[in-house]
Amino acid sequence: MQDTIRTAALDAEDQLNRAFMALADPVRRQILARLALGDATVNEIAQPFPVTLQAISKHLQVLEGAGLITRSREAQRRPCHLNTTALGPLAEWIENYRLQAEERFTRLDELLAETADQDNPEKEKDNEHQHNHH
Amino acid sequence: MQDTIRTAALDAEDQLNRAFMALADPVRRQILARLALGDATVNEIAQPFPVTLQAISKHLQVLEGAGLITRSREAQRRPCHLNTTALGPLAEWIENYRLQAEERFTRLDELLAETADQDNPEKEKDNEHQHNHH
DNA sequence: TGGTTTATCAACTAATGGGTTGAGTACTTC
DNA sequence: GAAGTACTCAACCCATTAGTTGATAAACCA
Repeated sequence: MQDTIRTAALDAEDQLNRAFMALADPVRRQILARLALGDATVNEIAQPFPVTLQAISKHLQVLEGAGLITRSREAQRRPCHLNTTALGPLAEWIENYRLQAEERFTRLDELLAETADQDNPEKEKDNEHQHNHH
Repeated sequence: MQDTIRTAALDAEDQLNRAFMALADPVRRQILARLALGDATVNEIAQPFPVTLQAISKHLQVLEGAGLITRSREAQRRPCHLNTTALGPLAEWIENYRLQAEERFTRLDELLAETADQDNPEKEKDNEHQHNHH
């Protein structure tokens, strides 16, 4: 039970690791850019790059392992398809931190407003303050 | 001139590389989680981790190189501060792909709706390149 | 001054990542 | 079956990375 939870959590962590790692390589980001225009085979993907087909094949395995692409069969060809849903957790993670920072500001706002209310109740909230805390 | 443009573009690419790479490590993500609660010194950051202070120091250098944190001086201490603005380009990059995928769908929808109105007898030509969607 | 705290630098090791070449698999076509 | 096409697997090379220990710098305290 807790094992499943723990392993699930670890798997989620691992997926984040793999996805961020996969995106850290410019070649792989270019591959995703290509796939954003439509599905493509390994040869089609490899064509513009100055590296061997095998290198691209490895990159595709990394992207697949990160869940960023899926691959099907079509005779000898292995068409690759961009899986944008895998970007969800990444966007979520990033936005979480951006919002967390926002929350810290708003919480500070609330605190300031609250202490201000004690002196000055029924005052309308005007936000848009600059906060400098170091 | 063009050199500056080109190098600027390369620098932006490089910043994406570094930021994604920095986030690919769970220790560094935990460090950011800690800093989201407030600024902290190197010792404070290192305390919960089962690695040496030097290892954490290196991680902080990586995070600083990626622009994800900033560091000031305070006597002997080097308080670290989370820089959430550096997450902007990452979120932008990711959302770009998510929106691009959305656009493809809506554009496809429009195309289908358009061709559905006018009966289009033209058959799909067999060109060697991409024509894959599901 | 000498000693303590805080953090970094330097050198090394072990593991990983991106790249290569060469052989092997799977499917199609002749 | 033989040959061609599309890709993957396996072994290796080289650069980088995460970690270590040990020494050093820099600011404070006594």
